[in-house]
Amino acid sequence: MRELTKLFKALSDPNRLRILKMLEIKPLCVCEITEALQLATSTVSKHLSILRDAGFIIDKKDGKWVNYTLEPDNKASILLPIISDWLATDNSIKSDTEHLKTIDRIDLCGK
Amino acid sequence: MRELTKLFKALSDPNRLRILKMLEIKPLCVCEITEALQLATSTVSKHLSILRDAGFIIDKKDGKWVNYTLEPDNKASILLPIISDWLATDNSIKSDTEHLKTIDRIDLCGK
DNA sequence: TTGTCATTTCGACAATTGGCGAAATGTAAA
DNA sequence: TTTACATTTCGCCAATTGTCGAAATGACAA
Repeated sequence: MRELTKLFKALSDPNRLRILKMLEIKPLCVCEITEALQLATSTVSKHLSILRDAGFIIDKKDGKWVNYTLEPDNKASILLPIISDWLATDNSIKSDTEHLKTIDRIDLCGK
Repeated sequence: MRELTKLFKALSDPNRLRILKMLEIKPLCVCEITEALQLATSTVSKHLSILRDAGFIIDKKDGKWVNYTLEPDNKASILLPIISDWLATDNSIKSDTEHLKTIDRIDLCGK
């Protein structure tokens, strides 16, 4: 029960849904997500840890960076296609998708 | 987006999940749910209004009573079978199911 | 080793949430 | 109408949440 409510709590914040939708496009590091959402880095980091604890995403260190990707094998992930459909027409999601195209990781995080 | 987060917020409380699972068995009035959950009536009423606003349940007046039932036609209701499966083995849900059998509406709410 | 930079953790704060009891509302019976 | 009872709304409180900036951590580069 606790596990299940944790899962839904993770999905009940708009910024976390935005993160999941962006990760559907491609893996992202924290600084890319921070730029896209226009929030403090620490806030984004916390959102990511909530999504990770709920089993939606996994992190993988790559030198200085931490890349986040969708976790395909988690039980919770059954919900993602449904959510994805529901959000497909959402304006802030569309805007994020466009914004992501203009974010250059090398530009943003240095090299 | 707001709509979707409201939906997940509604699902992110254990007592509200318990209510949904009980309504899967049969329609219930507020006093039956109150007895099953052992919460204040006002608290139960609030939970019910959250579930109603999110589109999971509908209320129908019947004299002094208000019966709540699952809303079968709502978009959100796609999630219910999935949640139902996940909770099938949960102990507090099993206990609610047993408890419900012993709750006599006439006894409880008068006639 | 020392410095730099991405990320996480910590501490604080305002806003939201789940809980209660009391008061208000609505309906049926007396 | 008056009374009784199921339910909702209101006001309050403690706990949780989303946010930030500052400090701590970890890893590469010089």
